Amino acid sequence: MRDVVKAFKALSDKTRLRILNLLLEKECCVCEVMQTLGISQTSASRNLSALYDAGFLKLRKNGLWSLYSVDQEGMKEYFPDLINAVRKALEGNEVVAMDREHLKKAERIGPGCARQPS
Amino acid sequence: MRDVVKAFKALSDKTRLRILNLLLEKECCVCEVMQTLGISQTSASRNLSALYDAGFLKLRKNGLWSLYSVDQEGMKEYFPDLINAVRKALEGNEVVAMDREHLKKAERIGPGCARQPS
DNA sequence: AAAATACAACCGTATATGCGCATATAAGGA
DNA sequence: TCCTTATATGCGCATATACGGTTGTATTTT
Repeated sequence: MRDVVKAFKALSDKTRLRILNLLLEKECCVCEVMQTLGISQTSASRNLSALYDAGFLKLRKNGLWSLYSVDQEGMKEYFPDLINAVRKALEGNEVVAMDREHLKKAERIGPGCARQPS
Repeated sequence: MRDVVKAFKALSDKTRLRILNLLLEKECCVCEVMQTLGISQTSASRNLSALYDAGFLKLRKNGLWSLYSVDQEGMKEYFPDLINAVRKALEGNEVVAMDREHLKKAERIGPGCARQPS
């Protein structure tokens, strides 16, 4: 029951829904998420962790990068319904549509993406 | 987007999941919910309101009673997926199984159910 | 009209959550 | 080893949420 509550809590936040929307497109590192959504590194990391802890994501380390993606295989039985609900719920939403566009443009992101041009 | 977050928030609480579990069985008044779950009237009323505001429930007034039930018709497109997720997630859970039993036994609940035998 | 009843709204308090800042960790390269 | 980079985490603050107790409101009963 605690797990169920945790799963719903993970999805009851605008930022995390936007992150999930990105990860449904493709695997992302933390700096891609932070840049695409225009949020702080702290926020990106923590909200990714929340989704991870709830069981929605899997983590793959590659050198310095932490690559998060939707864990389609390891999910609990009821998770696909939740994911479907999220997909339908976000369908037609302007913000997440923009996010997906930004993610495309930012495809070439690599090291240093967190730096502001000074 | 606010609505979506609100919907998930409504489901990210143990008491509200238990209430939804009851209402998936049958229409209930507030006093049935409070007695079956062993919670205060305040809590029953508030949590029912939360589920109602999120769009999961419909309300029918009958005399003194406020009868809440799952709003199968008026739901948004993604709600059935959420409901399915809740059903699957709660499947086999001991607490909600007990709740359903308590609800059966309490079927004859009528006026005065809120009073403690003094 | 008065009392009882079912429910909702308000209030104060305890806890939970989100965020930024600063710092820690971990991996790679000079 | 020291430095840089990508990510994670501890801390403090502001806000959100849950809860119980009380009060308010509407409806039924007497």
